[in-house]
Amino acid sequence: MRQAGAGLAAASTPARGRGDGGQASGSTREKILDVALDLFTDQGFDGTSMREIAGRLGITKPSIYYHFASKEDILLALHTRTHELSKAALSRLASQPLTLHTWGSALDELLDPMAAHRKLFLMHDRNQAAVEKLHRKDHEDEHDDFQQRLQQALADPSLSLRDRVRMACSLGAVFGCLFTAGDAFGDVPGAELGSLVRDAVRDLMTGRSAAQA
Amino acid sequence: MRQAGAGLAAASTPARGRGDGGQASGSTREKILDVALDLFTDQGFDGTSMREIAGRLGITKPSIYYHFASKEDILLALHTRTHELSKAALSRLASQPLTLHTWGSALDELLDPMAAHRKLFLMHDRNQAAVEKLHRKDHEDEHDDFQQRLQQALADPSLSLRDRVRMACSLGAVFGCLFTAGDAFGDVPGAELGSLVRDAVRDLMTGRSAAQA
DNA sequence: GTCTATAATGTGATAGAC
DNA sequence: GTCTATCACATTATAGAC
Repeated sequence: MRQAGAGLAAASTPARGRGDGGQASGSTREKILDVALDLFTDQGFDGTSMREIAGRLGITKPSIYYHFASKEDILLALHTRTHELSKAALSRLASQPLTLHTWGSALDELLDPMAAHRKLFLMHDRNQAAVEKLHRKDHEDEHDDFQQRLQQALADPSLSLRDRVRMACSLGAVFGCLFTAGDAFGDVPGAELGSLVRDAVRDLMTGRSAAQA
Repeated sequence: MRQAGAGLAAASTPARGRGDGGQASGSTREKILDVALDLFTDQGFDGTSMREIAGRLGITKPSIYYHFASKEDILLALHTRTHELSKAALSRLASQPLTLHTWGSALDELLDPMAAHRKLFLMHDRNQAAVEKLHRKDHEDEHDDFQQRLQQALADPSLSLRDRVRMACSLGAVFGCLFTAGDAFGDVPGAELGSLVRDAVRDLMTGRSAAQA
Protein backbone atom coordinates (compact mmCIF):
# COMPACT_ATOMS: atom_id res chain seq x y z
CA MET A 1 0.00 0.00 0.00
CA ARG A 2 2.72 2.41 0.98
CA GLN A 3 5.11 0.52 -1.22
CA ALA A 4 6.94 3.13 -3.22
CA GLY A 5 4.16 5.37 -4.33
CA ALA A 6 5.28 8.61 -2.74
CA GLY A 7 8.51 7.50 -1.20
CA LEU A 8 11.09 8.89 -3.53
CA ALA A 9 12.22 11.63 -1.14
CA ALA A 10 14.87 14.05 -2.28
CA ALA A 11 17.48 12.88 -4.74
CA SER A 12 18.26 14.15 -8.21
CA THR A 13 19.15 17.14 -10.31
CA PRO A 14 17.18 20.38 -10.17
CA ALA A 15 16.74 22.17 -13.45
CA ARG A 16 17.25 25.42 -11.57
CA GLY A 17 18.82 26.17 -8.24
CA ARG A 18 16.46 26.65 -5.37
CA GLY A 19 18.43 28.89 -3.02
CA ASP A 20 18.24 26.76 0.08
CA GLY A 21 20.36 23.72 0.64
CA GLY A 22 18.09 21.62 -1.56
CA GLN A 23 16.15 19.92 1.18
CA ALA A 24 12.75 18.42 0.49
CA SER A 25 12.07 20.40 -2.67
CA GLY A 26 8.71 21.30 -4.18
CA SER A 27 6.21 18.49 -4.13
CA THR A 28 5.49 18.87 -7.83
CA ARG A 29 8.93 17.58 -8.66
CA GLU A 30 8.35 14.46 -6.63
CA LYS A 31 4.94 13.91 -8.11
CA ILE A 32 6.56 14.00 -11.52
CA LEU A 33 9.07 11.40 -10.43
CA ASP A 34 6.36 9.18 -9.02
CA VAL A 35 4.24 9.33 -12.17
CA ALA A 36 7.28 8.84 -14.37
CA LEU A 37 8.27 5.80 -12.35
CA ASP A 38 4.90 4.22 -12.99
CA LEU A 39 4.75 5.08 -16.67
CA PHE A 40 8.36 4.19 -17.45
CA THR A 41 7.76 0.82 -15.84
CA ASP A 42 4.54 0.04 -17.65
CA GLN A 43 5.16 1.58 -21.07
CA GLY A 44 8.89 1.99 -21.18
CA PHE A 45 10.92 5.21 -21.23
CA ASP A 46 10.65 5.68 -24.98
CA GLY A 47 7.01 4.68 -24.94
CA THR A 48 6.13 7.44 -22.49
CA SER A 49 5.73 11.04 -23.59
CA MET A 50 6.14 14.18 -21.56
CA ARG A 51 2.58 15.10 -22.45
CA GLU A 52 1.40 11.86 -20.84
CA ILE A 53 3.31 12.48 -17.64
CA ALA A 54 1.95 16.00 -17.46
CA GLY A 55 -1.57 14.83 -18.22
CA ARG A 56 -1.65 12.52 -15.24
CA LEU A 57 -0.68 15.41 -12.99
CA GLY A 58 -3.22 17.78 -14.46
CA ILE A 59 -0.54 20.13 -15.72
CA THR A 60 0.96 20.78 -19.14
CA LYS A 61 4.17 19.78 -20.81
CA PRO A 62 6.22 22.96 -20.36
CA SER A 63 5.56 22.90 -16.64
CA ILE A 64 7.66 19.79 -16.38
CA TYR A 65 10.57 21.58 -18.01
CA TYR A 66 10.57 23.97 -15.10
CA HIS A 67 11.46 21.09 -12.82
CA PHE A 68 13.57 18.98 -15.17
CA ALA A 69 15.91 20.09 -17.91
CA SER A 70 14.95 17.20 -20.17
CA LYS A 71 13.15 13.90 -20.31
CA GLU A 72 16.42 12.11 -19.80
CA ASP A 73 16.95 14.15 -16.68
CA ILE A 74 13.88 12.54 -15.16
CA LEU A 75 15.27 9.10 -15.89
CA LEU A 76 18.62 10.17 -14.49
CA ALA A 77 17.00 11.28 -11.25
CA LEU A 78 15.35 7.89 -10.87
CA HIS A 79 18.52 6.08 -11.83
CA THR A 80 20.53 8.04 -9.28
CA ARG A 81 18.15 6.86 -6.63
CA THR A 82 18.71 3.19 -7.43
CA HIS A 83 22.40 3.86 -7.59
CA GLU A 84 22.45 5.24 -4.08
CA LEU A 85 20.34 2.41 -2.76
CA SER A 86 22.70 -0.19 -4.13
CA LYS A 87 25.88 1.73 -3.46
CA ALA A 88 26.73 0.12 -0.14
CA ALA A 89 26.34 -3.46 -1.30
CA LEU A 90 28.28 -2.89 -4.50
CA SER A 91 31.12 -1.19 -2.67
CA ARG A 92 31.49 -4.11 -0.32
CA LEU A 93 31.48 -6.47 -3.25
CA ALA A 94 34.30 -4.53 -4.86
CA SER A 95 36.36 -4.27 -1.67
CA GLN A 96 36.67 -8.02 -1.21
CA PRO A 97 38.13 -10.74 -3.37
CA LEU A 98 35.33 -12.25 -5.41
CA THR A 99 34.26 -15.65 -4.18
CA LEU A 100 31.02 -17.54 -3.95
CA HIS A 101 30.82 -16.44 -0.34
CA THR A 102 31.48 -12.74 -0.79
CA TRP A 103 29.04 -12.73 -3.67
CA GLY A 104 26.42 -14.25 -1.42
CA SER A 105 27.05 -11.62 1.22
CA ALA A 106 26.79 -8.76 -1.22
CA LEU A 107 23.62 -10.21 -2.70
CA ASP A 108 22.22 -10.57 0.79
CA GLU A 109 22.96 -6.94 1.50
CA LEU A 110 21.47 -5.92 -1.82
CA LEU A 111 18.27 -7.78 -1.14
CA ASP A 112 16.98 -5.38 1.47
CA PRO A 113 16.95 -2.13 -0.49
CA MET A 114 15.67 -3.99 -3.52
CA ALA A 115 12.79 -5.54 -1.64
CA ALA A 116 11.96 -2.20 -0.09
CA HIS A 117 11.99 -0.35 -3.41
CA ARG A 118 10.81 -2.94 -5.85
CA LYS A 119 9.15 -0.51 -8.22
CA LEU A 120 12.26 1.56 -8.60
CA PHE A 121 14.49 -1.39 -9.40
CA LEU A 122 11.89 -2.88 -11.67
CA MET A 123 11.81 0.31 -13.70
CA HIS A 124 15.57 0.29 -13.88
CA ASP A 125 15.55 -3.30 -15.03
CA ARG A 126 12.86 -2.79 -17.65
CA ASN A 127 14.65 0.19 -19.17
CA GLN A 128 18.19 -1.02 -19.46
CA ALA A 129 18.52 0.27 -22.99
CA ALA A 130 17.51 3.79 -22.07
CA VAL A 131 19.67 3.80 -18.95
CA GLU A 132 22.71 2.62 -20.86
CA LYS A 133 22.15 5.40 -23.36
CA LEU A 134 22.23 7.83 -20.46
CA HIS A 135 25.54 6.50 -19.26
CA ARG A 136 27.15 6.85 -22.64
CA LYS A 137 26.31 10.53 -22.62
CA ASP A 138 26.80 11.76 -19.09
CA HIS A 139 30.13 10.34 -18.09
CA GLU A 140 31.98 8.17 -20.49
CA ASP A 141 34.71 7.89 -17.86
CA GLU A 142 33.89 5.54 -15.02
CA HIS A 143 30.24 4.74 -14.78
CA ASP A 144 29.79 2.40 -11.87
CA ASP A 145 26.43 1.22 -12.96
CA PHE A 146 24.33 -1.20 -11.02
CA GLN A 147 23.87 -3.90 -13.64
CA GLN A 148 27.30 -3.39 -15.11
CA ARG A 149 29.16 -4.00 -11.89
CA LEU A 150 27.27 -7.20 -11.29
CA GLN A 151 27.77 -8.45 -14.82
CA GLN A 152 31.44 -7.66 -14.55
CA ALA A 153 31.68 -9.92 -11.51
CA LEU A 154 29.82 -12.68 -13.32
CA ALA A 155 32.38 -12.57 -16.11
CA ASP A 156 35.37 -12.79 -13.76
CA PRO A 157 37.72 -15.28 -15.40
CA SER A 158 39.27 -16.33 -12.10
CA LEU A 159 36.12 -18.19 -11.20
CA SER A 160 34.90 -21.47 -12.58
CA LEU A 161 32.00 -21.50 -14.96
CA ARG A 162 30.12 -23.57 -12.43
CA ASP A 163 30.50 -20.92 -9.75
CA ARG A 164 29.66 -18.11 -12.10
CA VAL A 165 26.48 -19.86 -13.13
CA ARG A 166 25.54 -20.23 -9.48
CA MET A 167 26.15 -16.55 -8.95
CA ALA A 168 24.09 -15.61 -11.97
CA CYS A 169 21.28 -17.90 -10.88
CA SER A 170 21.22 -16.46 -7.38
CA LEU A 171 21.13 -12.96 -8.77
CA GLY A 172 18.41 -13.99 -11.16
CA ALA A 173 16.44 -15.57 -8.35
CA VAL A 174 16.42 -12.27 -6.50
CA PHE A 175 15.52 -10.29 -9.55
CA GLY A 176 13.00 -12.84 -10.73
CA CYS A 177 11.12 -13.06 -7.49
CA LEU A 178 11.07 -9.32 -7.03
CA PHE A 179 10.41 -8.29 -10.61
CA THR A 180 9.68 -10.96 -13.16
CA ALA A 181 6.88 -12.16 -10.95
CA GLY A 182 5.15 -8.92 -11.80
CA ASP A 183 2.28 -8.20 -9.48
CA ALA A 184 2.17 -11.75 -8.21
CA PHE A 185 3.65 -10.54 -4.92
CA GLY A 186 2.41 -7.00 -5.13
CA ASP A 187 0.63 -7.10 -1.80
CA VAL A 188 3.34 -8.96 0.09
CA PRO A 189 5.40 -6.76 2.42
CA GLY A 190 8.95 -6.25 1.29
CA ALA A 191 10.42 -7.64 4.48
CA GLU A 192 8.50 -10.91 4.33
CA LEU A 193 9.24 -11.38 0.66
CA GLY A 194 12.89 -10.59 1.25
CA SER A 195 13.09 -13.21 3.97
CA LEU A 196 11.66 -15.94 1.77
CA VAL A 197 13.94 -15.03 -1.09
CA ARG A 198 16.87 -15.11 1.30
CA ASP A 199 16.11 -18.71 2.20
CA ALA A 200 15.79 -19.71 -1.41
CA VAL A 201 19.08 -18.11 -2.35
CA ARG A 202 20.80 -19.85 0.53
CA ASP A 203 19.67 -23.22 -0.79
CA LEU A 204 20.84 -22.22 -4.21
CA MET A 205 24.30 -21.31 -2.97
CA THR A 206 24.77 -24.20 -0.57
CA GLY A 207 22.96 -26.97 -2.40
CA ARG A 208 24.60 -30.36 -2.73
CA SER A 209 25.37 -29.74 -6.39
CA ALA A 210 26.84 -26.38 -5.48
CA ALA A 211 30.43 -25.34 -4.92
CA GLN A 212 33.16 -26.99 -2.94
CA ALA A 213 35.23 -24.23 -1.36
CA MET B 1 29.33 -18.64 -32.89
CA ARG B 2 26.28 -20.07 -34.57
CA GLN B 3 24.16 -19.07 -31.66
CA ALA B 4 21.07 -17.50 -33.14
CA GLY B 5 22.52 -15.25 -35.75
CA ALA B 6 20.91 -16.69 -38.83
CA GLY B 7 18.74 -19.31 -37.28
CA LEU B 8 15.35 -17.73 -37.31
CA ALA B 9 14.02 -19.99 -40.03
CA ALA B 10 10.52 -19.48 -41.32
CA ALA B 11 7.85 -18.16 -38.99
CA SER B 12 5.80 -15.00 -39.19
CA THR B 13 3.48 -12.94 -41.31
CA PRO B 14 4.31 -12.00 -44.89
CA ALA B 15 3.28 -8.53 -45.95
CA ARG B 16 2.31 -9.98 -49.29
CA GLY B 17 1.48 -13.49 -50.36
CA ARG B 18 4.20 -15.36 -52.15
CA GLY B 19 2.28 -17.85 -54.31
CA ASP B 20 3.94 -21.01 -53.11
CA GLY B 21 3.17 -22.64 -49.80
CA GLY B 22 5.30 -20.13 -47.93
CA GLN B 23 8.35 -22.28 -47.45
CA ALA B 24 11.74 -20.76 -46.78
CA SER B 25 10.93 -17.30 -48.01
CA GLY B 26 13.33 -14.70 -49.37
CA SER B 27 16.54 -14.31 -47.45
CA THR B 28 16.06 -10.56 -47.12
CA ARG B 29 13.18 -11.07 -44.82
CA GLU B 30 15.27 -13.20 -42.50
CA LYS B 31 18.13 -10.75 -42.59
CA ILE B 32 15.71 -8.09 -41.46
CA LEU B 33 14.58 -10.28 -38.60
CA ASP B 34 18.16 -10.97 -37.58
CA VAL B 35 19.16 -7.31 -37.59
CA ALA B 36 15.97 -6.31 -35.81
CA LEU B 37 16.63 -8.94 -33.15
CA ASP B 38 20.01 -7.42 -32.44
CA LEU B 39 18.86 -3.82 -32.44
CA PHE B 40 15.68 -4.41 -30.46
CA THR B 41 17.76 -6.16 -27.84
CA ASP B 42 20.44 -3.49 -27.57
CA GLN B 43 18.44 -0.31 -28.07
CA GLY B 44 14.90 -1.41 -27.41
CA PHE B 45 12.00 -1.60 -29.85
CA ASP B 46 11.07 2.06 -29.51
CA GLY B 47 14.69 3.09 -29.58
CA THR B 48 15.24 1.45 -32.95
CA SER B 49 14.12 3.09 -36.18
CA MET B 50 13.26 1.48 -39.48
CA ARG B 51 15.94 3.62 -41.09
CA GLU B 52 18.51 2.06 -38.77
CA ILE B 53 17.46 -1.49 -39.55
CA ALA B 54 17.58 -0.76 -43.26
CA GLY B 55 20.95 0.96 -42.94
CA ARG B 56 22.58 -2.11 -41.47
CA LEU B 57 21.39 -4.15 -44.42
CA GLY B 58 22.50 -1.62 -47.00
CA ILE B 59 18.97 -1.03 -48.17
CA THR B 60 16.45 1.74 -47.58
CA LYS B 61 13.41 2.12 -45.40
CA PRO B 62 10.67 1.46 -47.95
CA SER B 63 12.30 -1.83 -48.90
CA ILE B 64 11.47 -3.15 -45.48
CA TYR B 65 7.82 -2.37 -46.02
CA TYR B 66 7.82 -4.78 -48.91
CA HIS B 67 8.60 -7.58 -46.46
CA PHE B 68 6.73 -6.34 -43.40
CA ALA B 69 3.50 -4.39 -43.19
CA SER B 70 4.71 -2.37 -40.23
CA LYS B 71 7.37 -2.07 -37.59
CA GLU B 72 5.14 -3.84 -35.13
CA ASP B 73 4.85 -6.66 -37.62
CA ILE B 74 8.57 -7.28 -37.28
CA LEU B 75 8.24 -7.50 -33.53
CA LEU B 76 5.25 -9.77 -33.94
CA ALA B 77 7.23 -12.13 -36.15
CA LEU B 78 9.94 -12.38 -33.52
CA HIS B 79 7.42 -12.77 -30.75
CA THR B 80 5.63 -15.55 -32.60
CA ARG B 81 8.89 -17.41 -32.76
CA THR B 82 9.38 -17.32 -29.00
CA HIS B 83 5.78 -18.30 -28.55
CA GLU B 84 6.23 -21.40 -30.63
CA LEU B 85 9.43 -22.32 -28.88
CA SER B 86 7.80 -22.17 -25.48
CA LYS B 87 4.46 -23.57 -26.56
CA ALA B 88 5.14 -27.16 -25.59
CA ALA B 89 6.36 -26.43 -22.09
CA LEU B 90 3.54 -24.01 -21.36
CA SER B 91 0.93 -26.42 -22.62
CA ARG B 92 2.19 -29.12 -20.32
CA LEU B 93 2.17 -26.71 -17.44
CA ALA B 94 -1.45 -25.87 -18.13
CA SER B 95 -2.51 -29.48 -18.54
CA GLN B 96 -1.45 -30.53 -15.05
CA PRO B 97 -2.45 -29.36 -11.61
CA LEU B 98 0.01 -26.74 -10.49
CA THR B 99 2.45 -28.00 -7.88
CA LEU B 100 6.06 -27.39 -7.07
CA HIS B 101 6.86 -30.55 -8.96
CA THR B 102 4.92 -29.85 -12.14
CA TRP B 103 6.34 -26.34 -12.14
CA GLY B 104 9.83 -27.77 -11.97
CA SER B 105 9.10 -30.12 -14.84
CA ALA B 106 7.73 -27.36 -17.04
CA LEU B 107 10.67 -25.14 -16.21
CA ASP B 108 12.99 -27.96 -17.05
CA GLU B 109 11.33 -28.41 -20.40
CA LEU B 110 11.43 -24.69 -21.00
CA LEU B 111 15.13 -24.50 -20.29
CA ASP B 112 16.20 -26.20 -23.49
CA PRO B 113 14.63 -23.92 -26.08
CA MET B 114 15.58 -20.91 -23.99
CA ALA B 115 19.21 -21.91 -23.76
CA ALA B 116 19.27 -22.66 -27.47
CA HIS B 117 17.73 -19.32 -28.43
CA ARG B 118 18.99 -16.99 -25.77
CA LYS B 119 19.03 -13.92 -27.97
CA LEU B 120 15.43 -14.31 -28.96
CA PHE B 121 14.16 -14.70 -25.41
CA LEU B 122 16.40 -11.90 -24.22
CA MET B 123 14.86 -9.56 -26.76
CA HIS B 124 11.42 -10.64 -25.67
CA ASP B 125 12.31 -10.02 -22.06
CA ARG B 126 13.83 -6.61 -22.65
CA ASN B 127 10.82 -5.40 -24.61
CA GLN B 128 7.95 -6.48 -22.46
CA ALA B 129 6.27 -3.10 -22.75
CA ALA B 130 6.28 -3.17 -26.55
CA VAL B 131 5.17 -6.80 -26.67
CA GLU B 132 2.30 -6.17 -24.30
CA LYS B 133 1.20 -3.28 -26.46
CA LEU B 134 1.11 -5.68 -29.39
CA HIS B 135 -1.11 -8.08 -27.53
CA ARG B 136 -3.60 -5.39 -26.61
CA LYS B 137 -4.07 -4.65 -30.29
CA ASP B 138 -3.93 -7.95 -32.12
CA HIS B 139 -6.21 -10.18 -30.13
CA GLU B 140 -7.80 -8.81 -27.05
CA ASP B 141 -9.47 -12.19 -26.63
CA GLU B 142 -7.22 -14.88 -25.29
CA HIS B 143 -3.57 -14.00 -25.56
CA ASP B 144 -1.61 -16.88 -24.17
CA ASP B 145 1.57 -14.96 -23.77
CA PHE B 146 4.78 -16.40 -22.51
CA GLN B 147 5.39 -14.14 -19.54
CA GLN B 148 1.73 -13.84 -18.73
CA ARG B 149 1.11 -17.55 -18.40
CA LEU B 150 4.04 -17.91 -16.05
CA GLN B 151 3.04 -14.93 -13.95
CA GLN B 152 -0.47 -16.30 -13.75
CA ALA B 153 0.89 -19.51 -12.29
CA LEU B 154 2.97 -17.58 -9.79
CA ALA B 155 -0.13 -15.82 -8.56
CA ASP B 156 -2.12 -19.03 -8.07
CA PRO B 157 -3.87 -18.61 -4.71
CA SER B 158 -4.04 -22.35 -4.08
CA LEU B 159 -0.31 -22.39 -3.41
CA SER B 160 1.49 -21.14 -0.35
CA LEU B 161 3.48 -17.94 -0.56
CA ARG B 162 6.56 -19.96 0.26
CA ASP B 163 6.08 -22.24 -2.72
CA ARG B 164 5.25 -19.38 -5.02
CA VAL B 165 8.43 -17.61 -4.02
CA ARG B 166 10.39 -20.76 -4.77
CA MET B 167 8.77 -20.97 -8.17
CA ALA B 168 9.50 -17.34 -8.92
CA CYS B 169 13.10 -17.74 -7.80
CA SER B 170 13.64 -20.80 -9.94
CA LEU B 171 12.17 -19.02 -12.92
CA GLY B 172 14.31 -16.00 -12.16
CA ALA B 173 17.39 -18.18 -11.86
CA VAL B 174 16.82 -19.47 -15.37
CA PHE B 175 16.14 -16.05 -16.76
CA GLY B 176 18.93 -14.47 -14.81
CA CYS B 177 21.58 -16.90 -15.86
CA LEU B 178 20.52 -16.80 -19.47
CA PHE B 179 19.80 -13.09 -19.77
CA THR B 180 20.68 -10.84 -16.89
CA ALA B 181 24.20 -12.13 -17.07
CA GLY B 182 24.44 -10.34 -20.38
CA ASP B 183 27.41 -11.47 -22.37
CA ALA B 184 29.04 -13.10 -19.38
CA PHE B 185 28.20 -16.50 -20.85
CA GLY B 186 28.10 -15.44 -24.45
CA ASP B 187 30.64 -17.97 -25.59
CA VAL B 188 29.32 -20.86 -23.55
CA PRO B 189 27.39 -23.44 -25.57
CA GLY B 190 23.69 -23.48 -24.80
CA ALA B 191 23.71 -27.14 -23.85
CA GLU B 192 26.47 -26.77 -21.28
CA LEU B 193 24.95 -23.66 -19.80
CA GLY B 194 21.56 -25.32 -19.68
CA SER B 195 22.98 -28.28 -17.80
CA LEU B 196 24.58 -26.11 -15.13
CA VAL B 197 21.43 -24.08 -14.70
CA ARG B 198 19.45 -27.28 -14.38
CA ASP B 199 21.59 -28.36 -11.45
CA ALA B 200 21.22 -24.99 -9.77
CA VAL B 201 17.46 -25.00 -10.14
CA ARG B 202 17.28 -28.49 -8.72
CA ASP B 203 19.05 -27.34 -5.58
CA LEU B 204 16.72 -24.39 -5.39
CA MET B 205 13.63 -26.58 -5.60
CA THR B 206 14.83 -29.36 -3.31
CA GLY B 207 16.86 -27.40 -0.79
CA ARG B 208 16.43 -28.12 2.89
CA SER B 209 14.51 -24.88 3.37
CA ALA B 210 12.30 -25.77 0.44
CA ALA B 211 8.89 -27.37 0.32
CA GLN B 212 7.46 -30.28 2.21
CA ALA B 213 5.28 -32.20 -0.24
C1' DG C 1 5.17 27.91 -11.25
C1' DT C 2 2.07 27.31 -14.89
C1' DC C 3 0.27 28.55 -19.14
C1' DT C 4 -0.35 29.30 -24.79
C1' DA C 5 1.91 29.10 -28.70
C1' DT C 6 5.51 27.36 -31.86
C1' DA C 7 9.92 25.81 -33.45
C1' DA C 8 12.80 21.86 -34.91
C1' DT C 9 13.35 17.32 -35.68
C1' DG C 10 12.62 12.44 -36.36
C1' DT C 11 9.50 8.85 -37.06
C1' DG C 12 6.32 5.35 -39.37
C1' DA C 13 4.31 4.80 -43.50
C1' DT C 14 2.83 5.49 -48.65
C1' DA C 15 3.01 6.65 -53.80
C1' DG C 16 4.93 5.60 -57.72
C1' DA C 17 9.09 5.01 -60.93
C1' DC C 18 12.28 1.40 -62.34
C1' DG D 1 12.48 -6.09 -54.89
C1' DT D 2 14.51 -1.81 -54.33
C1' DC D 3 14.62 2.92 -55.06
C1' DT D 4 13.48 8.53 -54.60
C1' DA D 5 10.40 11.68 -52.82
C1' DT D 6 7.06 12.93 -49.73
C1' DC D 7 3.12 12.96 -46.36
C1' DA D 8 1.20 13.09 -41.91
C1' DC D 9 2.06 13.05 -37.41
C1' DA D 10 4.09 12.92 -32.68
C1' DT D 11 7.72 14.10 -30.11
C1' DT D 12 11.22 16.94 -27.37
C1' DA D 13 12.14 21.35 -26.27
C1' DT D 14 11.90 26.59 -26.18
C1' DA D 15 10.01 31.51 -26.07
C1' DG D 16 7.50 34.49 -23.74
C1' DA D 17 3.01 36.03 -21.37
C1' DC D 18 0.85 35.89 -16.79
